[in-house]
Amino acid sequence: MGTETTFNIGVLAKATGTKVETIRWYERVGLLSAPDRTSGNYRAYGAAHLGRLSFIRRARDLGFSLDQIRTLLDIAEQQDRSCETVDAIAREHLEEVDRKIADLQALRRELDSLIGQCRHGRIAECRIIEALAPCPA
Amino acid sequence: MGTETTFNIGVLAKATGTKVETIRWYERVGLLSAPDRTSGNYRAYGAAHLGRLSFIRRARDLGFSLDQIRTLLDIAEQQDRSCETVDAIAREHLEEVDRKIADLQALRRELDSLIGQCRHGRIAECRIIEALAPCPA
DNA sequence: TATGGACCCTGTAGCCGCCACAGGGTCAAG
DNA sequence: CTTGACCCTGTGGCGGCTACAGGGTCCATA
Repeated sequence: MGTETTFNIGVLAKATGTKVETIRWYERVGLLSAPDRTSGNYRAYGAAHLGRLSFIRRARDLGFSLDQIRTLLDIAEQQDRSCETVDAIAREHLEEVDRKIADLQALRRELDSLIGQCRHGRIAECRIIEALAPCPA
Repeated sequence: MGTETTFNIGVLAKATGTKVETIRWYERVGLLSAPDRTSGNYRAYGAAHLGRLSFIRRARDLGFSLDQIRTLLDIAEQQDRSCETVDAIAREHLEEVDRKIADLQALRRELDSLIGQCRHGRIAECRIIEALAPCPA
């Protein structure tokens, strides 16, 4: 019963919706531990890797940086530690997302008014170009 | 009267709120034309460069990519061309911004509910970690 | 006139989060 | 035994800069 089912990188890639190169890259930057190799030097992954990579991908989808994910994974392994830090990381990230949304909305308003001014004439009198230009030359 | 006032890269940088390295980089990637040089091989900028760089910076602030800006600048020089393309670029960019906002808002909702579940206990029962993990192991 | 410090030059390498090769090796099916 | 799908390592690229290192230039001051 010491034999666990293992699978190749391609299988892991498909199962998690990750590109093969990305998995190898996660390994290089220390997010995913280096798996055992087969006799032919192929990476042999197990269930633990699948779980970990799924975690990583889900967190990436939620916009966490690889650094944040590294921290989350570290913490996740210390089962009896308080989860304050996890909460803090998530809150910090939420604030960042809120800032980004606000920035984009401000930008959106500016863009919108820019476009609203276009009279579809010639460049010489294009309001968009004018608005971008420094001073009414 | 053939003498125009020129200035060094540092002056241009300050005037436009751009880093010196960034200006040199814009030159390398062909956004800003290479200026004349002084006898000591210093870049000597004029009013035209100032205008162009201001345009670039303003467009960057509005989130246009350097490629888009390149196109806008090209078009801006053809004074008697219709400004449809300009309008199209701006609209396309607006749509992209809208998509980004929507994505971030969806993400924000997910994050928020994640955080709302945290009971500040131990990692072993942390809802955030659980939510990120693939299956309730 | 010498010197110090502020500026400028080129070139290269790094950031993030991958993606896309090139140039090989491995493995299983037919 | 060949074909073709997979795997390996290593390198370079994307956007949009930023940050050096290792020099040159310029101008004011002592």
